[in-house]
Amino acid sequence: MYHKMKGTYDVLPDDIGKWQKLEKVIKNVSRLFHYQEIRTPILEHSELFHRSVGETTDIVSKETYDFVDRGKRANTLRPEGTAGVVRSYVENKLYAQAIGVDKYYYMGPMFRYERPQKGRYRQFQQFGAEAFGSNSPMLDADVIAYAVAILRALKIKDVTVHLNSIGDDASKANYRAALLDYLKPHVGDLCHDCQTRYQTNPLRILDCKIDGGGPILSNAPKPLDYLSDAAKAHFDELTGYLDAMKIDYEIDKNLVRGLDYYTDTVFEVKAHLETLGAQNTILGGGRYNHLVADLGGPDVPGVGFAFGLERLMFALESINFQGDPDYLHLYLMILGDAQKQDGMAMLNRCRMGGLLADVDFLDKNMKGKWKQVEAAGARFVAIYGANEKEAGTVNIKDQQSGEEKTIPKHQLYNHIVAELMKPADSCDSCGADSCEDCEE
RNA sequence: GCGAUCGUGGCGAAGUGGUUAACGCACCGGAUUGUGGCUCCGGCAUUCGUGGGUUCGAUUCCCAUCGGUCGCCCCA
Repeated sequence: MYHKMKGTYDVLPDDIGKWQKLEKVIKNVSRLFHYQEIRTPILEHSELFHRSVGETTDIVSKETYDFVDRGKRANTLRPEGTAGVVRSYVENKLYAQAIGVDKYYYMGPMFRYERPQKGRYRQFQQFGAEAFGSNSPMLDADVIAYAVAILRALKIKDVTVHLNSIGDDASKANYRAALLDYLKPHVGDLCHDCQTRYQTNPLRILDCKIDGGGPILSNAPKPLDYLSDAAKAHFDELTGYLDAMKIDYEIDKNLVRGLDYYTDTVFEVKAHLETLGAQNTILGGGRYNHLVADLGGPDVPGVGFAFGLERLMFALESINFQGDPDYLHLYLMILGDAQKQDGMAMLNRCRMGGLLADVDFLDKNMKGKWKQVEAAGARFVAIYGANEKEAGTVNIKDQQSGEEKTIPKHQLYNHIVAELMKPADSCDSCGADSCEDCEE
């Protein structure tokens, strides 16, 4: 027996409806915000992630799926989406035809070699958006509003936007110097990881879970206090837009992000839901004004965010998110071998006309056949046996009303379409006469 | 990379160092061979993740291994 690889999972038919619905909602909101889908390869040269995400980040230093191919090239299964999108943007010179801002979204599998736990897998689905071509805080606000709109469309209500700015180049340099200066006498008191971070990535010491609440960090200088005039103006303008759009946010002076490419705005959205457990950050993002240039493109600024769909799905579970139900318009019950050819012909005609239809393939007894009908969840059952063939008719049973009638065989399709078109006091979503679950 | 915990049929779940491994759901057959959903009867694990050890005897004890789950780190 073969088993799925650690940290991977199968989406089975029982669950696929939820995934399809989730993807549909996300795509619909994306259209509202005028972001267009872009699909880039799952495989990229390893070098791309080292350059963009950062050599010293955990993602690149110990979590990538790397392999050498038959041509001796070093390849990596993408651990995140931004790098590939920026690579594509640069490689295809999309900036050259840009008249306004270019806004893209992507959705697909990402890979990180980690120990799986709640809401975290080795192969996971990520959705993300990237907007290129403007340093205006309006665009930061657009991206944040977009992220929040998706959550709202999914009816996830209890969320908080955490917001911070780590500043532009000048601010970052000033701040880094101030932070190093401040921490210098305290390095020995920091946790093991932070002592390493002091050398490699001092900003990340700010959101250390061990030292985070301690006195050393509470008194440490904060990026927000070292912003240049330009960076400060950028941040203030952004919060002004968020206020105007009535998007709730909280300024979190210790918020920094794990990827190296961010500049200025950084943000995360946290959900307060039991089901998420320790994984309560559902999305994160920020501005990256030098990434395009770093990857060989022109000096074009960008801003974006991403979220993991599995984690989002966990959040949705607690609010009873449902996919569109699976159903059939017609289930054809054929009785007797001699009727099978006619039956297949009828079935095909109904399908070509647009009906969702299926047939009984198993030669079971009547009990077994009706069990299949039940399992298929069809609105109408058409019974076609020797008696019907003789008379040129077919028996139609409406599973909703229990009504059964005999109609000429050739009217099967028209009859069902006519019945389906009849207005009914029923729930659009699930077909029931009255349905509290589906009411908005 | 580290820690905790679990692993019995399609699913849920009891159980014990001793020889038929409860029960529920689902499924299959029959009562009821052209109308199901109820009821009744019957069936459904040569076997307790895998490998090894202790023992007269292991699903039960020990070791290893693989896998699941949750947490740390990090992240989505």
